Amino acid sequence: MAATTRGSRDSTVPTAVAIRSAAVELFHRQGFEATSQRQLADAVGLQVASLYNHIKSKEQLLATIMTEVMQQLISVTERRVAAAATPQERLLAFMREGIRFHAEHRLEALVGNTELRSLSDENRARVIELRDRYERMLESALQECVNAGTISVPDVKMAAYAGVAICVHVASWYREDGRLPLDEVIDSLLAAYAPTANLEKK
Amino acid sequence: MAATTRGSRDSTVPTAVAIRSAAVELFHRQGFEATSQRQLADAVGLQVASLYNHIKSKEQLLATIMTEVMQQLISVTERRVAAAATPQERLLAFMREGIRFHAEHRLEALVGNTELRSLSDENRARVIELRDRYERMLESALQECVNAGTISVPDVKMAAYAGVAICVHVASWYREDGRLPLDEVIDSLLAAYAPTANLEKK
Amino acid sequence: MAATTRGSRDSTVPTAVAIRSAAVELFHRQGFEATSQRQLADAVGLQVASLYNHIKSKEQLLATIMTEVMQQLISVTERRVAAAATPQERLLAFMREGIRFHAEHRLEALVGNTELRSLSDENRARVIELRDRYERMLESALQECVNAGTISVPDVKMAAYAGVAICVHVASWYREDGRLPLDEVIDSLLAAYAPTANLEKK
Amino acid sequence: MAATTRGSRDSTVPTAVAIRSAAVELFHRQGFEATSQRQLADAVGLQVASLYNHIKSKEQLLATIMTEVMQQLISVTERRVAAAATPQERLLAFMREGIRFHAEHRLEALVGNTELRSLSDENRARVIELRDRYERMLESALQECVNAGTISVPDVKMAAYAGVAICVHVASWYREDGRLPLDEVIDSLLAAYAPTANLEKK
DNA sequence: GATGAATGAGCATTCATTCAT
DNA sequence: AATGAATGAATGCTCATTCAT
Repeated sequence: MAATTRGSRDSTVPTAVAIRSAAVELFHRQGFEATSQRQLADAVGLQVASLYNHIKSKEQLLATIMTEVMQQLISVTERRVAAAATPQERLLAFMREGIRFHAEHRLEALVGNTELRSLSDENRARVIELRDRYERMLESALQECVNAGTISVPDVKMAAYAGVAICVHVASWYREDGRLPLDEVIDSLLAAYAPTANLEKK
Repeated sequence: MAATTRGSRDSTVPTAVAIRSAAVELFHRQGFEATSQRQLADAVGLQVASLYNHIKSKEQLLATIMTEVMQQLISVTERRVAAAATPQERLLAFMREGIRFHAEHRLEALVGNTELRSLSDENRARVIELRDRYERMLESALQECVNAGTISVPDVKMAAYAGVAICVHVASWYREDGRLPLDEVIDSLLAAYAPTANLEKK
Repeated sequence: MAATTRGSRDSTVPTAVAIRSAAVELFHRQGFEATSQRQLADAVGLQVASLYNHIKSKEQLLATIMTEVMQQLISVTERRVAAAATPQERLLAFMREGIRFHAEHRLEALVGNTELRSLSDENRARVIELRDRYERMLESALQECVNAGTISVPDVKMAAYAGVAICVHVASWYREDGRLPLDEVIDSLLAAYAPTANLEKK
Repeated sequence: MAATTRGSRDSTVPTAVAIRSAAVELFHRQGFEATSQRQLADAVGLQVASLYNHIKSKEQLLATIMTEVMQQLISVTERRVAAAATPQERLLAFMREGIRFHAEHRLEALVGNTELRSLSDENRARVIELRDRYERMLESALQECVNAGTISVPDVKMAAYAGVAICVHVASWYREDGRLPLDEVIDSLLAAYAPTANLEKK
């Protein structure tokens, strides 16, 4: 059984999940440090003390959110990349999914990028390890393309940084109801990233 | 001369400047909300109360830092761009200076990108206006190139976002003693940004 | 049989008894106020809420412990004293049993002496009444001896206080595996208490 | 200069001293754990936050109180004992001063005896060391008398415990306006402590 | 310009207890 | 008898800021 007996809560969604998504929303809008447990409790229709039936601490809640979003990003990207047949397609798959994910999970992604320093050393290390793993996926894809001779870059790592930058940055400005539909956003950004732009020309 | 004698402070640097640079360092490492006036006072060798002889409030201190870094970025970029003769050179000048600035002013730049939400509405509006102005400089340069027919992009705004993303992202990983010297970082990143990459090929 | 099946508990000892003795141990080590129901529940292998199937409240638990230890002390002392034939023997019996009891029930005795102020007025009154009754037993024994001319003291009440002090103090330092066996502890302390010391000389 | 500018405080007594004595009173009446900083602040006419301009923490406040009372007890006792000419007189001096001190500093003494477990390991060790030093003073005095042949006891350490017990216990019942004046209390208790009782007979 | 003391508001977290299951 | 979830009250302590000296 999940949760939600007494109190005035929504009751269609398990309490722990409600807390997590309210936290994402608040941490994004105000920052982790600037968000109080009181605000979180209010947002979810609980007393502050009741929060602690579902989370270990405020910091652990943040760590969970950040870890989960990175794991989701990695796993969905891995799946897309694995489904691609050629190096070029793998590179495209990474970038496409990177842009899409950061557009569709704006809030979690921004929290994940902004609040690293609010984590304990241990939790921060865990998240950084995931970030590195993500970036290395793009590095590999680029390297494969270079090896196959389909692209040429002066420095694979720098090219990877630029690619990740473009994906991650999307979370900071994308709006579902913005000027361009997501597919055009993706195409425009791929066109601005030299490794994919030059690919598509062929 | 401005201030500085009593206390155990450095005394070659005016107190207000010492406070500003300690604040940049602390805000970067811990975030604005997580940094206390006590820590700031300690860092600068003063009692907390004495800070208020030099700053109006903690938030105003942040606002000053953020405004100044954006103004500096804009003014140095404007100068470079103005000094360039052709659209292509203006585009290159913007990107080169953008990468260089974010490498050389890592901490201020990161604070500037991260702490927007800690500002009052008024101060936030001021900084956002500067950010937009910065981004529009790149947009103009790109548009000029497009008009001149030296590059072609599906969407100028998206291309500008990608360019800004690449510049800004540098602040999050660049180290003075890193693997590549700054000039090579610049070249590698320019090569990864389609508008400049394709330019240089010609 | 009383309780005990589920959970990871000992299961040879009824739950209520396990709670009581864990409480004595914790209240002694940390004090009543400093001991949380969570610690108590952990010590006994239950969830906090389950404690309330066995106790009415934390304070009532303390009151029970304190009352019971005083009643035990009084009843065993009364029995010993009643079994003695002469005033001198009654005085000796009180002191001997007082020392022995405080050595053998160190923890309960210390809790009983320390936590009076954590009780409600009502419960506190009950325990104080028992304490007075205990002390009056020694007073009576001393008075009898004085009347019989076997000892002489300037003030019976003061002499009783001194006697009780010696007994009670034992709980704060006695260790089963200490330098002296309990019998020698008793003899040495009797020798230090003038009313009994002078008795034995005769 | 001492303290006391703003706020509604007494102003004849330095704030730090006022806090210390209010704390003694509260810790005695309710126990350390049961006393909140709010209560302490109220008792002294300050806001809670202002307390922290004068103390480092609640626990450090307790440690200071406990250490100071033990140091005072030791130093006054040492002075009296040192002023005495013979072993017997030194023994009497110790007991007399012990009883007097525990009568005249009831509250501090009780706090000192009751709240040891609320101290950190470090602070507790410091206080225990002082307690041991105090007890060894009585042990020495007794041993001297034994050596001089003026008293005989089966065990010096036990005799010392009994003596300390009588002194310390005074703090738990003495009232300035009680039945006996302090001098008679002292004489009666000396008469109940065999080593001193037998001395005086000679 | 520097500081000790004060303040009101707020912090994350824990408390003992209740109650439906 | 046992428990997960909830709650209102309280905890010690820190916060940014002010102000008289």
